[in-house]
Amino acid sequence: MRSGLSCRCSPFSSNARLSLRRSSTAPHHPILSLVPTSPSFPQLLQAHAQLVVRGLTASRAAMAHLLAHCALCTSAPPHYFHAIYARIDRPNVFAANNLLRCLARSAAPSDSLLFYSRSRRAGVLTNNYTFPFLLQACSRTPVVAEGAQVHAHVVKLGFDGDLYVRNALIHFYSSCCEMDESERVFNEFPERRDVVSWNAMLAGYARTGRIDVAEELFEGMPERDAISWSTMIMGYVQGGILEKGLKLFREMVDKGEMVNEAALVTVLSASAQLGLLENGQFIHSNIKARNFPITLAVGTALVDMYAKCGSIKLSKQVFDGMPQRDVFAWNAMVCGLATHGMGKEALELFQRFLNEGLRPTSVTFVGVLNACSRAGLVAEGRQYFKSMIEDYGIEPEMEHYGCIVDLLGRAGLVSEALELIEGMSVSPDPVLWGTLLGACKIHGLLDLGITIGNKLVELDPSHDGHYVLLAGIYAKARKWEDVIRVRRLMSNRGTNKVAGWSLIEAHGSVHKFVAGDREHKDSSEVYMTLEMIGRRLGEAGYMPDVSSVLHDIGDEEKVHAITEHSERLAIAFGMMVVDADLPIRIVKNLRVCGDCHEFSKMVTKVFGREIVMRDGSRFHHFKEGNCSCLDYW
DNA sequence: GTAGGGTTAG
Repeated sequence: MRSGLSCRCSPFSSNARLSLRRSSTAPHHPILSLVPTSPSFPQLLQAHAQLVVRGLTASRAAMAHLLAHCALCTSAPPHYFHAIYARIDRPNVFAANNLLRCLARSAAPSDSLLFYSRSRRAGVLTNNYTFPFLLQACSRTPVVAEGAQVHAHVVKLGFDGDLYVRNALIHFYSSCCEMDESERVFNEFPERRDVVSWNAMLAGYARTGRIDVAEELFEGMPERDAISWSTMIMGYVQGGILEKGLKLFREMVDKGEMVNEAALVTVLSASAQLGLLENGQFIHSNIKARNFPITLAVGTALVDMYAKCGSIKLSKQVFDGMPQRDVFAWNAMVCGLATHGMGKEALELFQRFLNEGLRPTSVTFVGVLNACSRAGLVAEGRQYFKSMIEDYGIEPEMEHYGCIVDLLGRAGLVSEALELIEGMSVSPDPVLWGTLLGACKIHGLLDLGITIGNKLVELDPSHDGHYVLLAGIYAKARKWEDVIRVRRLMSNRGTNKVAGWSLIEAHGSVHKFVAGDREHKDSSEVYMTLEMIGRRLGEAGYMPDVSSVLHDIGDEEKVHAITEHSERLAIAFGMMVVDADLPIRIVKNLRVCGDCHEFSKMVTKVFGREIVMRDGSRFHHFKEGNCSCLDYW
């Protein structure tokens, strides 16, 4: 891992414009011409009422156009468009296509297939417009066999020369990750393709993780539009190559390409994952400067970004200012509050959510249970877990068990947590055992901890973290020969060691440190600062705890290894460059070790600084010698 | 009337 990864964070350096992609063309009918392009359900009902008032409900054309408007409304319930279709006298292919389109976008897209075969039997004709809708439905429930059948119909009925149909086919196969088939359609008639065909291929390669192929395609495309760019950016971000995604976004802006909602949402998500507050803020300020609307997706991505970048205050501000909120937005806010240890606020928000009549999802409960755990609300946590299953019919997933095990473990109810794990219908994953092991360690249940630790190593012998956990509990039990044995086992098996890093932003650049890092351009100053900090902490009575260092080396060297953990280098660097009245914000990929946690607390006490540290699973707000996690993590 | 891209999770 290179350190001092310098990446200028100015995604909007040029005067490129932002645009929202317009929704599909609104169907035209004189009476319905005032219906907005993406109407809300009430607006749709208003339009319907107009038709009733003017006595037009018997007009096939008017009703079919109303149905066309339904397809552009995301909140119209399926029974409504079925009812409209049922009122149309001798429905023609236009009406049938529009119902197909409505169904394809509904929660049960496969209904459009049922409707298609039924209307064919009833003698309603198909035309070239029929298949893009039908294939869209197939793409949303990607079952290869059904789409392949539709493909056969396309060929049989002679629509395989239509560009829109071909593109829908490419998209369908790409959605099913059947890239060989996509390529076949794509290459069949090279003259019958356009930028949409290329974009569908690009998305397919990105989805199947073939980033290098996608990259090559992107480079070689005869023409690119905003969707090509946002698809490629998404490919990088979803493939975990976040920095490349951010870089391409900047290039997109610099080239003067219209920035679309998908690109914004994707780069906000990348900033969130990397914890790049300055980068995220810059994207936000530009969204504001260019009057880009805070849509549901953009608002949610902002709420999530601010929470993940350590600024729960700004996250709340965006959430409160959102013109409308859906369950995604609420989930992001509830989960954000919970990871910041603000359990009470998260539960209050959940209550508001319920009061608004919204239905929680399984993700909502991850946030709620997590909030209970962080606030030590054992009884409430049990109650919500029960309610999730019984009142909302949500099957508990591994994440929910994780929260409950954490909740019980934190409260010292380790045997109850163990019982819960053993009674699960799905087999517990290593993370769950790791959570329980953590509880054993905190509460001094060393024998049980050792048993679990051994189980973990057995479950996944290639994961170095498990050996570290097991060795850690042996160390706590002062069984030094076992510590050495486990450490040897780890190196003999050649486990995959995940390199730990800490990242800090300063004045538009990102600085990444690994343990013992000497690559940073200010390295010598960083070490001098670290030494100074060590001296001051020593005077204040801080003693490094070397029990978490597992290397088979002398004590003095152990102290050395621990004093060069990546978070300490980042803290030292933060002390050098971050204004004294601002918190030092650090993002780590792994969990913070016990001693670095203590070190961070001491720094805030001795130097009067504030440190916000995001580790592998939560936030630590260090202030005046204390941490928001109350020393349990 | 048509096709392509996106957000939440221990």
